Amino acid sequence: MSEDRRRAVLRAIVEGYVATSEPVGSKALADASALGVSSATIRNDMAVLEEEGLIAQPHTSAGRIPTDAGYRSFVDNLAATALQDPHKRAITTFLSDAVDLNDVVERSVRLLSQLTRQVAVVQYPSLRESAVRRVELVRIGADRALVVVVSADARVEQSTVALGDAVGDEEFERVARDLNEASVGRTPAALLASLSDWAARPGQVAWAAPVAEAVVAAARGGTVERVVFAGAANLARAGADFESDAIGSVLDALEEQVVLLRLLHEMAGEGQDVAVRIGAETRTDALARTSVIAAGYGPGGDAVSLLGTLGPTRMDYPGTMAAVRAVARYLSRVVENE
Amino acid sequence: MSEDRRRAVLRAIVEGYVATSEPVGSKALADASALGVSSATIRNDMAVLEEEGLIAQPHTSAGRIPTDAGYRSFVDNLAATALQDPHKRAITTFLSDAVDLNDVVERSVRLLSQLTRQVAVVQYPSLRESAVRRVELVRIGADRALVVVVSADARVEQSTVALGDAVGDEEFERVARDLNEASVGRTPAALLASLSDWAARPGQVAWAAPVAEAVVAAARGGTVERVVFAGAANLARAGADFESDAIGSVLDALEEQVVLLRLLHEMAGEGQDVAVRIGAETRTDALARTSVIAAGYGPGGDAVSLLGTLGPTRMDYPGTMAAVRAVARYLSRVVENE
DNA sequence: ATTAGCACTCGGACCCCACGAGTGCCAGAT
DNA sequence: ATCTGGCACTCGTGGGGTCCGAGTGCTAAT
Repeated sequence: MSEDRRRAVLRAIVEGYVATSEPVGSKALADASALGVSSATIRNDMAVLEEEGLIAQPHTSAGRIPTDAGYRSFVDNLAATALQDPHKRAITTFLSDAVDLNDVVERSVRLLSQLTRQVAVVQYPSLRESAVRRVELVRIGADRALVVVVSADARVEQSTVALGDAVGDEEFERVARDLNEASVGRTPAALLASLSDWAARPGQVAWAAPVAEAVVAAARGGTVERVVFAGAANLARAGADFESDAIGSVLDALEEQVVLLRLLHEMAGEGQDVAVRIGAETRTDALARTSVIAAGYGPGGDAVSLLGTLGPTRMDYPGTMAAVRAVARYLSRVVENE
Repeated sequence: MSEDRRRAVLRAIVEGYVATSEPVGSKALADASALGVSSATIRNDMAVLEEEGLIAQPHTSAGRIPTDAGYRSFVDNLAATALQDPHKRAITTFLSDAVDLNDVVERSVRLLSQLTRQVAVVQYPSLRESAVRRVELVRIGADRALVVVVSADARVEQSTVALGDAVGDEEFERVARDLNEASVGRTPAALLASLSDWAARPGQVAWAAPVAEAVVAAARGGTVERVVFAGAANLARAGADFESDAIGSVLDALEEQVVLLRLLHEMAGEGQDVAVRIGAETRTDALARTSVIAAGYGPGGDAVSLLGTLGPTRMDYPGTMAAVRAVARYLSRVVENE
């Protein structure tokens, strides 16, 4: 069946191009790979693949390179690759002596960028599903207070809130104790109900409402969904895959965060274990020449938070996917135990 | 006095090169600038400047470009430039509606990178000088606790600590209350003394010592001195000033943080209002082609924390210095009022 | 269905040369 | 003592032309 061989040719082209970053020609393929057919046959297959839009030639007298669709097909027909052993060991040794959640995230993102030699992104584990362990109200001025929410998974979220008017010390202390009682042990969803009740109690102080709001917001995961990066330098090293102002656009998009977060969320909704967006599939101009590989992680395997990598479309998909998958699994375990 | 004119020539060379990124020749200088002398005279001056090591030619038949020493001389002979008016307004409007310290820092770093079109760095205001407002001890497991320190300037620092052994609930609560009392209102310096006393009290629980340590560390500014970046893309856009793997090294150095922090601290010690390190003066290989401009900021003008920018040596020094100075002043004011 | 052979294409490397910006220096002017 | 005009020289850049070879598509033979 020649269909099979054509897939094999595509695979060989992708692998060759990824390895050398040069277009691969029919002769080179016939010599190097174990396809066992002549270059002429490969040329015919290539013609078909080009017809199907999976490969293209940069110019008439050059070899072929995969198109976005070609990478897509390659990725879809991929048997899950196991992570290399040394990498496996790296994950455990590197992450096992992390001391707190910050540290875990920090180490993870660095590790992931080193394993994949690409830009790595890790979103902080979301509080969404974890109960509130404690709420602290600390005054930082006559009419302002700091709300600190500590969650069961040892995260701390803070925000400041205006009380609207000067508030006496005893009153402040009393309400703070009260608030804590009304909040502890509840998930964000339950909080919403219980705190709006609390703020509406007869005799409740006027500034209870904004405070309650701030607590709920903080419990939901803070005002911002934080993400952390590492390995931006790998972009610059990607060499000929970008001209330098394209690197600039990508770095801008990374700093934006919001674009990337939206993308990651979309990808998480797709339900696979590891999601891949290739080139234009990112639906983002600045990322048109990059691919994003993402996976969710969270306690019990619920994909409540996200991590992933970003790099030029010409990347080692199997290896990167394996690394992302492995780090996501490991992080899930860690978050569970914390 | 020809010495004066020579300075003017150097200044014109620096300004011309910064503006065009091309070596400037004697004829262009004679035509464009208001020096009022012929190109031959300028050539003579150039010869002297080259002798002094302030300028160089990339190749025999090209104009001159400033050396690191040339930039240094230029900067040292600089009258302080006022910030452009639109920029001034940008600072106030952009920063005035920040809601909390995080937000202030976040906005500042972005603003600074936009004003200067370079990479901006802002170190989080250090707790060093501000008293502790509250210490919370929250258990997050049978034998682990989370230490949260809230400072008078509304910062929250956290770290986890191992208790060494399972601890009963009442005991835990009692010690937590105790700890809070022993800490509140003290500066980190005073804390060190008072908490080691506290931990050494007769009858004190065994796990008091590690907890006390964690509190002191957190009060000192957390386990890490955090810095935050913006504008990495500006590096990539700097065009011909870097080849792309040099960008990579710089990005690496930025992620390292520790290198940059050391450098900033050194610079802060120099006592000027705005400190400048040019090229090799950074004493850091990765930054050999970049300059760093830094200023301290803090309540009451005490330079307890740092901010600055980093960019190619070929940069607009007066403008960048003005922007750094202005943002540092503004931040000082904000921190003071918080 | 595969292969060998062949004519054809075309980008990249190489060479060569002319151009011109820029220099250093010297002799004369101020 | 300082500046200027002039001049010969350097050398990097850019344009134009040529050649080479990798790679292709097609066709005829297996």
